[in-house]
Amino acid sequence: MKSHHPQPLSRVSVNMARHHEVLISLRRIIRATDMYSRHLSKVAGLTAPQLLVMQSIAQRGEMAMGQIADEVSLSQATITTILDRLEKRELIVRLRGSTDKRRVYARLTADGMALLEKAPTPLQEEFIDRFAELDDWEQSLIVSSLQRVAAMMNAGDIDASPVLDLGAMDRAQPTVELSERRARQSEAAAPAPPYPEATRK
Amino acid sequence: MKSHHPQPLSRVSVNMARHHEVLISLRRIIRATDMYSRHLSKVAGLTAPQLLVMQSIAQRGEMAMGQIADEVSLSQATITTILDRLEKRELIVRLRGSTDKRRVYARLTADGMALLEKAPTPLQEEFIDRFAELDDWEQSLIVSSLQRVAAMMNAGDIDASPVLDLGAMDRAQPTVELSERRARQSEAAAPAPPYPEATRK
DNA sequence: AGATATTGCTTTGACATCTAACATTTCGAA
DNA sequence: TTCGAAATGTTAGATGTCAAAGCAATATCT
Repeated sequence: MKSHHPQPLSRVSVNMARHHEVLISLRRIIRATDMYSRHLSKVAGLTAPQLLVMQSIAQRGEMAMGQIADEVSLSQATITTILDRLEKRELIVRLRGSTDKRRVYARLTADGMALLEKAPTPLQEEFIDRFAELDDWEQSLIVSSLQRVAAMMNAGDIDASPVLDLGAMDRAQPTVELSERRARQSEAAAPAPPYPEATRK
Repeated sequence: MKSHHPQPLSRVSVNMARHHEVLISLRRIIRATDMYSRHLSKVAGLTAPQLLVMQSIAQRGEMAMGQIADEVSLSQATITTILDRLEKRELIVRLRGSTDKRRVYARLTADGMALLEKAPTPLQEEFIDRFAELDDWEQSLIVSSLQRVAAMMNAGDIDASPVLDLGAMDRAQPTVELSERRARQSEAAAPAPPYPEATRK
């Protein structure tokens, strides 16, 4: 901000407007997300969180409740209810851990995989298209901003990056760390452990 | 796409990672928002949407369901259920329009105003503080990005600004148009029409 | 070993949300 | 004027969401 104009009086009101803008935008984004989820439900038979969860499971072949929760940023309780519905529709099965019987693993059924194949992305196609059309720097800017907001809202969860790192935008790395960093119990992050320990419930 | 580095092969994967990052960040933001709402509920007795709605009403003195819905970006049905709860707790009252009997206006009660006085902001204090500490240009960048994302997700709702307008960041205007633009029935946007037509239900 | 703490998941209870179907009212046109 | 279309709200039904309380199993400490 070159700010040749100190804006002596409007300072406060401008700031108010600023974070109010943030609030408004967030509300809209949340709403759009919700509405797209319902749209997905109509055309694909899966809501966004259901799709997210299934993709997560598909990626690893088999996952425990807690792992899924971490990966999709939802509480375990929520994962339970989502899986309840998916299980009822026989899109996934639950398997009780054999060595550690507290754990419950979820696995896709054939039906589940089939449905997942045909399902759209969990993010509006429209958004993806438009996003893809942006210049690299714009995309980076947006991603950085969102991460920044997420970090600022997540209180204690910040572990660095106190400033928007503009220089990073040219390094154009896939930036997977954020997701990885989330995997608390880690499990050594094996690409896709075929079939861990687990037996039919 | 200027991209000094063509990144011949990683192009696709980078893009995937990019919008996937968006998805992850959004999930986190949504979650943080939700969790803060619950926190609010504990400490202030009002959830975020309840607070939003009440502030909205307080600002104008009296508002119809539809107006509120537009202002806080929620469906009318949602407003109805939120107001049901607020009314049950006697924080607001509903008034039927006298000239147009289809309309229903909401007004704060003394209790409602009192509670609203003591309530925190609908956005995490922490977020606001940290946000306020950022440089002007950073704030603008974030606000612009969020608005951009919201616009890209809202499909048909775009009415211009096909490119992130960096130049705008220097003009530092309060930027209220977005909220205004939403007010479809407009009502001529009177600052605070004392007490429109409405009688006790 | 035995008691206690911790971990992993499910249940319960309360909100928030949306769409679709209704009920009322108002408005416009024939 | 009368009738159908449009506008405004509410109801019904389905998900999603989380915190807190429960349960069961494992880990840890003495």
